[in-house]
Amino acid sequence: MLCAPLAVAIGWRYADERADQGRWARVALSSKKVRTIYDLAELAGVSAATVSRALAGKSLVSSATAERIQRLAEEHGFRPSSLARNLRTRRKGAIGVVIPLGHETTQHISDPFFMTMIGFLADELTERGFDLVLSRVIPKKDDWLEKMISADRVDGFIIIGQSDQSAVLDKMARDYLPMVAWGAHLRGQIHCSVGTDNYLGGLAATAHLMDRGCRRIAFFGNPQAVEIRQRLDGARAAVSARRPGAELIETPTHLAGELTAEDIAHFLDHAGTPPDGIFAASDLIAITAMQVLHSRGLTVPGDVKVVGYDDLPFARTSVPPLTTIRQDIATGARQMVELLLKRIDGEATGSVVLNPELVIRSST
Amino acid sequence: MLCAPLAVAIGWRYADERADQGRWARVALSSKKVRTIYDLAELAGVSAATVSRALAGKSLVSSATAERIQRLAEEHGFRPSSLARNLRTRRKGAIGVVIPLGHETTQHISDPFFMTMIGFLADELTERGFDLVLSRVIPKKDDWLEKMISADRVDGFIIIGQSDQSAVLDKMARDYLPMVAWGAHLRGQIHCSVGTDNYLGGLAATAHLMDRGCRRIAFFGNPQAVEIRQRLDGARAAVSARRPGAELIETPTHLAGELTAEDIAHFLDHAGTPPDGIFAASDLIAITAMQVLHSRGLTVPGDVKVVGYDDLPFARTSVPPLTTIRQDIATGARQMVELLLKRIDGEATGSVVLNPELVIRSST
DNA sequence: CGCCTATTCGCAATCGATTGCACGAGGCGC
DNA sequence: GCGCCTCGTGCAATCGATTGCGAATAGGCG
Repeated sequence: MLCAPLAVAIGWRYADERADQGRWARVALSSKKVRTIYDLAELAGVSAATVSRALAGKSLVSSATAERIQRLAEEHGFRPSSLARNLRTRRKGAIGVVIPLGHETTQHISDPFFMTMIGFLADELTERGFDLVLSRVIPKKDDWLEKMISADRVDGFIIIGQSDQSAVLDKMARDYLPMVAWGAHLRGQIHCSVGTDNYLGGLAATAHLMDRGCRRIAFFGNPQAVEIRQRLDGARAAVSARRPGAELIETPTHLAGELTAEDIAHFLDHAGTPPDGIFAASDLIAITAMQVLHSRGLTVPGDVKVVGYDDLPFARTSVPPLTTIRQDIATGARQMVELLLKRIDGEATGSVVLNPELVIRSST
Repeated sequence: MLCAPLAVAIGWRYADERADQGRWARVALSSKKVRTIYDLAELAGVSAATVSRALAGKSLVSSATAERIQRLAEEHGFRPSSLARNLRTRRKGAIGVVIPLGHETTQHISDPFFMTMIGFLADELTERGFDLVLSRVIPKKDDWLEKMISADRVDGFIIIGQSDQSAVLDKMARDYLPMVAWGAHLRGQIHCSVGTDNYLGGLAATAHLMDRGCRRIAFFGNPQAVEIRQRLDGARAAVSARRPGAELIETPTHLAGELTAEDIAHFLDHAGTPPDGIFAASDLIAITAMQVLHSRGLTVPGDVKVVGYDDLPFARTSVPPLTTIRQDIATGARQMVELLLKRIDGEATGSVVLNPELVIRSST
């Protein structure tokens, strides 16, 4: 009973269950673990409010005490609890990154594109003090986004790969601002997107093949995804506009799904005259196609020229090195983060369309 | 002035800034947005404490009121703030997943293994109510783990790929329990790891090549990483024990780094008699090797037989389909999460070593 | 030397949920 | 019919940081 008021004199935080530690706390104060701004305030001989302001770099505290407090915090390895801060400020300090992360069932699993993108996003977000909370989604029902938003655990969302979910995004974007998606830009879309111009990319790839003398050009990719569709459109435009004599062979849609080696082999074996040029909608498909061509005794670029899409790291090291359309993923990631932060602050931003770039290597 | 006491009678939460809304609050109560358990408590005519208990499924509330409250919460789409809960319970509700996520500079970028693993981890963690907070790390200095731990933003860590950081892990594991790493198990290690038996895997792969008649077996991989080293040890054991006549050709270490197509080509061109069997330390290396072999006019499995490691999805669809050592990533992910949860609860667990499995396809 | 205006700092409320403790109301036996 | 024991609820403190507002101290000026 004697301890309590004594403890209170030292600091009210010892008034309850720690009352019996009051004396000890006083003696061994400097060696006690600094867990809260109150502990640090006691050490510095100021109030918790001052510590909070000093650590937040507010101008209301004199620079002298601010520095002293910051040095103390540094010494004791103290970092204010982000939980408490977030509770008070009503922010989460985290961004949700949503990816159609499948396993066996989908193609994406083996697509290194996502990994690359995530790497850059992690950098950008960490640098700005946000955590990257990753979610995988199998968009079976249309309410996945709604649920994630209402869970309210992050300050905003970055969606990688809209594929066929553009409508869902649009619906939510109507009254949920902090959301940016990677991928195609569609006329009239409401949500904010960042991506390269797939039409231009398709155009450039196909035009390049024709410049190399190709006349029968096959397109490998599943145009059900918007991005791929736009690349196909670009390819069509290139063929019909630039070289009236050339021809574009599109994959039968029933084969356009996963596009495994077997699919490609089947397509080649039943396509009649083989194509002399292949425009693959991704580097992965291009590599697979080259393997199949090899196994059919066709040489690249001798018999068939191949162009990929994405310019992932392994495109440079394949045999032969792959000509491809480069998407600047680093820039894309930075753009997305910047736009998202603006939107978190309530600013309604437009979308960004980046220019793709043709990278010529030995496969064409 | 008249409103205030009235509001208080309705609920103390209107006593301050919302005092002027008191009357409205009373009338339009049911249409007001339910943001907190206090709001819901008001609706249900009980106290916030009861709401909290009901939503947490505690047995202290009668099942009747519990049900009623849960139904109300459902109707209004109310979910208690995880921030406030975590602050109070001193938990974070999130697990940090750490990956050596490089971009251009490292090989890992293009390794789909990580993506697969993350997919499964995301599932397991989400199912158990944890967020997956992803961090990439370039282990230049040895304090990366220490910093992440002291940041104290997650309940525990899953480290994917110890590579050469085993010592760092061990150091921290001494007084930080909630941490599980994927990868090799070393004798005497302190930290908890989950992984397949790389020695057995190397043994099986090499034995299989010898069963297929190979005599000159090349090992492709960088043994500086512990896992790879163990696979190499297994390969050595297989060669010396089973077929005294066989021979193991190890890559010169100066070539063992990135192992790009060029490296492999250079190796093959300067190795004198070419090998008749290749054991690649990853599927990615195996695929690259097969491409190089093709370009050298060597057939698989005719001239050279190739075994990979991991059994990633694309191993099945390569040309030819790749014989490989399967690591059950799904099981590994589940094991890691389960062990981690135990460790979060303070239980010191042992490590887990899973058995690899030889998957025979057409490349051998 | 006294008064006035800036600065600096502390008090206390607040964010939203959890939980030990105490209180009140039925159910039971005797 | 009375006392005791459960069971169900409510009160209020608490997690740790932020911030409006008021107090105190400092310095500037006449």
